[in-house]
Order: sequence, then structure tokens, then C-alpha cells
Amino acid sequence: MLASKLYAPTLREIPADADVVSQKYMLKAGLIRKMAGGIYTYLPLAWRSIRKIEAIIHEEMEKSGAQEIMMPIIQPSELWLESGRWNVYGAEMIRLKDRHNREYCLGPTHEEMVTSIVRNEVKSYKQLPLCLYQIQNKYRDERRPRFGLMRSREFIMKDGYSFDQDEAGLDASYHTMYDAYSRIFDRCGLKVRPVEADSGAIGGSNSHEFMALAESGEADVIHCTKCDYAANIEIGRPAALTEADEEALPLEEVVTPNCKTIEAVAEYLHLPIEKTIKAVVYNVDGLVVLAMVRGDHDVNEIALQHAVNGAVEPEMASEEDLKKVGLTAGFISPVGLHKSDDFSMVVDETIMNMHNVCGGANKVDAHYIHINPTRDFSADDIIVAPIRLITDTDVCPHCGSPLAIAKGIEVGQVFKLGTKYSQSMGAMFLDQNGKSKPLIMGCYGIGVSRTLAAAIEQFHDEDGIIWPRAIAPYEVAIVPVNAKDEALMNMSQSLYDELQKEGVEVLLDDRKERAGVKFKDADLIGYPLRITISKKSIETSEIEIKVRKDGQIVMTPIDEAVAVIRNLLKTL
RNA sequence: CGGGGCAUAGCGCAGUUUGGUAGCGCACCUGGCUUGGGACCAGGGGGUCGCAGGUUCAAGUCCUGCUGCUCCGACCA
Repeated sequence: MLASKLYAPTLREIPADADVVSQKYMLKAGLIRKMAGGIYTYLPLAWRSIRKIEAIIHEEMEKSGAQEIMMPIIQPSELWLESGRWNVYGAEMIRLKDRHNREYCLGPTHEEMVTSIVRNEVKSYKQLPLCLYQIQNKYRDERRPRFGLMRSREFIMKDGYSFDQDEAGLDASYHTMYDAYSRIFDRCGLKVRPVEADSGAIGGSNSHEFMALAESGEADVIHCTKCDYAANIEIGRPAALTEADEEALPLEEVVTPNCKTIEAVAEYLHLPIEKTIKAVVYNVDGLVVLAMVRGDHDVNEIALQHAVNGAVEPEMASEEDLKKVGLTAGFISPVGLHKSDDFSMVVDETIMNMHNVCGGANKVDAHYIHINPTRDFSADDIIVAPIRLITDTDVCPHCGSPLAIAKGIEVGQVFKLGTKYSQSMGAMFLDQNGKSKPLIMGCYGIGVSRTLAAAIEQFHDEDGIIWPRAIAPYEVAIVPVNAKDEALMNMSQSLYDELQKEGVEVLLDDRKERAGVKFKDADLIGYPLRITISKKSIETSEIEIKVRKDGQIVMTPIDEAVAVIRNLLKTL
């Protein structure tokens, strides 16, 4: 490729609204342009990298026995009504109507679609296992698109679906995909860690997320400092904490004027925060849920959702919700409260081991002290569950070693769906005994565009992007320092031709720019190798190769250049 | 969804307070000069000032409504 022909409009200044490194550099280096909030055009350089990621995915999918298909982006509402998700998916789904007033959505995911395809065609265990996948644009109307390609409303996703006749088959399919995913990210050059995860809105029972560790990641990963244990923080289930036995003192009501936060109460009553209990009220599918954790702990909303078998993630309760069940914000505890059809209470396990603690008195400006949960909570009215967020002061649930927390970008996820969709949508097959059974499903996603962003988040410096070679738009850039010097241009051109003949993806910066401009652009765009050809190269027959990653400079005779470049590339 | 901010040339911004000819830097075009880290000189092109209404002799500037973008928050009872 000649730089003079390449459509890569680099910028001197970065658009003011870019806030993460990947977005800044993709805009500045002329990789993407924004069309609307969370909606981008991929320009040639980005698209080449995307295509390389896709090629790696295709190869690994083929190796895993998965077959590529292409399903519609526009999906009819009927399928989603069948699975029950039309009314559950909420505002994140972009819905539209055709001229006949029929309803559709822009596919946020394709479980319904693929299930409907397969249920009509797969009738026998002899057709199993089956794994289908596609790479396609997906649409999710994020409540707050941000961070460029990391959280966009239109994005490229590889989504795959497996169909098996039994759990053992699903296990095998799941592991095949898990391994393929590990290889894909590895080949892309990313540092990715698989972690145990919640299966979320897609449904299902078992799941891993592939996290690209990066400071700008939106997900918290908890991992053991010793063993392999790593999990999304929302599924970490910390052990219940205990405290020394104390004689239970009589319950006592105290006045706590304006102490609406747990910190205020603890300070006002001179209590350590570990001797208080914190009440947080949620709305889960319309059910008002009171969640109780120790004052210094936080509620794990996913754990809470599971504790009450909620279909969607808990939301903070509104004023109306509180009013409906008669709670007094700031002064709530389960003491004296009872569950009802629209009110439920969940108490973290640790709370039940506490003695003589402080909590709300369910009236304004009043708290109880000396609450003893086993004595003062009505056992029939509360659910006891591990609903606190795990922290790095907890210990590894596997080996008991210390834990650490890291930020990650979720670039892939694998789920075991089981029969959630086959059951609701009637995707049945006949087993060896002629018995009708629902297909056992798994589903597997990779955020392709997000993977591109994650690579930049992981590999950059103050000058620009540092592409891993496997997904670099071009592997080598040749920079003749003076475009007007014919001898120099000839030398560049013949090296360019030679490299191309050898199958190296090379760019020749033939622009009539000063050397500084070309160097800046090469660093910004992040080609793994940069070759500089100058007057000195003509005199000495030596060229300079600079490795973008570490700045290493290799001088090599022009005759050996191709071989040296090939060898250097192998190390990147 | 709640709260802020912004919208003027491709990008980054000034001009709005106090209404009176549309500006600057970068980018772009032409010529010159320069060529190892975003040079320099000269000349030039490009804007219904987000949209719609209103006030006024006169609106980028004042008023009303809308739209878009963006940041923060949704952490806590």
C-alpha cells in the first residue's frame, strides 16, 4: 500500500469528546469516525485489523467444527414473544415497525433466531451435535454509550450457538469453545484471562467471561494471588464472616437526628462501622426488596437477584416503591417488618453472625442499638443469603489465599444455556429411544470491535498505538526520509516490491512530507516495524529497522533486509 | 432515568457579558523554500453561527421551544 493513496486521515488534534486511549488514538490515527453517539464508521486501517481478528476467529471456529451462517439483523417480535424476552429486554432493544405496523427489533443477540432455524430442521439425535456461528453487527441501545468502541450501540460481534442431545455433549461443546476462545485471543496478541461469570440476561447456568485486563476496563475481576481462581466480582461469593460471641443486650431505640447514612449513624453513636447494618432497597421485577449487609460491605446486586429469583437486574427502589411498602428511607431494618406479596427481605449471611449491632428503627430519626439478628429478625420473613460484594480483604474460596481486584474489558463470554430457549420455543429432537427432548444449547460471543479497542488499551504509549503483529493493519512501514531524492525512493520502492513478493504486509510512505511527519504518523498508527531509508542508506547500503514495541533499532545491509525483517516479525 | 455542560469552517477554539461587516491556530489549495521527529514565507478557498419561532432598524449575541452531542451520577437508605 502506498501511503499517498491510503485513506487514513490522521489528526493533529484529538476531538474533545474522546476520553479513553483507544478512542483517542483511533480517531487521531484515522481508524474510525463517529457518526452518532456510540455509532462509528471503520476506516481502512481499522477495517483491516478487524478483518484480521475475524480471520483468526474463522480459522479457530472451523477447527472447532463450527459452521458459519448469516442471520438477519432485523428480527420479528413474534420470536421474542415466544421466548418471553420481548417484554424483558427493555429499553436496550432498538424496536421498529414496518409499514404494516408489524414489530421488529434490531438484533441485540440471536438465540431466538438460531433456535427458530434449528427447531424446524433438526429432528434427530443423529444430526447432533451442531454448532453454528456468525459475525455480524449487533444493536444495543446502551443507556450511556461511551469509551468509543468499548461500549457502543452498534458493534461487531461473533456469536455462536451449540446444540447437543445431553449435558455431557454440552460440556464438550462448551470446552471446545472455551479452548477456541483462549486460542483466538492468544493469537490476537491480547492478554486475556478467563473468569467465572454470571450468565446475566441471556440466561443459563454456567459461564466464563474472557477479560482483557486494562485500567480502563468497566468490569471488576477478583482473582486469587496464588491459585487459578478468577471471577467477575459479581459472582464472587465471599464466606460469611464471624465475630466473637457476646452476651445479647436488650434491644434499645435511640434518637439519631438526620443520620440518614450509615457513616453518619456510626459517627453519631461512636460505633465502629462493622457494628452497624446497612439497608438498601431495590426493585426487582416490581418486587420491593430490602437488602441488608454489614455497614462496611456493599450489596452484590447479582447475588441479590439470584436470592429472590429475579428475572432482571435489581434497580434502586424509587420513592413510590418505598411509600408502597411503608419504609422510611435512612432508618430501615428488618426488626418488626414482615414480608408480603410485594415486599421481601434478604439478609447477608454475615449479619446473622453479628451481635448487638445498630440498625434502623423504621421511623424518622431513630435507630435501634443492640440488635441481635437471630433474636430480633423474624426468621419466617427473611431470606438469608450471601449477598455482599466480595472484596480484596476476603480470601480465595478455592485455596484460602489473599485475593486481588483488577479491571477488565469483557471481550468474550461463553454460556451454557441448557434448555431455556429450546423449551420455550419448542426446539425438540428424538433421541435414540424415539423420545422427544429439548435441545441442549450453549452460546458463545466475542466482541470483535471491542477486541480491537481492548488491544489498543493494552498496547500503546504516549506516541500512539503499538499493534500486536497479528492484528496490525500493516506489518511494516517504509519511510524514505526525502520523497524528492530519486535514489532514495528507488531503494525504498525495490525493498517495498521485494517485501510484497514475500507476502509481507507493507506500506510505503511515499508522501511528499517531511520526515518528521512520517515518523509521527508511523508511531501513531503503530506499525510493528518501521524501516527508515535515508541518504546514509545509499552511501552505506544499510537500512535502519525500528521495532515499535521497544524502540530497538537494527541496522542491516540492504541485501539481508528481507530476511532480517521476516525474522524480526516472527518475534512480534 | 436524574443532574450539569456544550453546539460558530474538517479539527481545536475565540467572539455572546454590553446586539452593529464572521475571527484565530491547525488542516486544505497555489507558488517558493526546506527535508532524520508534526518547518518557514507569500497568496488563496471554505461558515444558512445545531433547528424552529419570537423581540429589534439590526441577532452568532437577547427570549421561547426543540434536537443533537457530551460529562457526572445512578454506591446507596
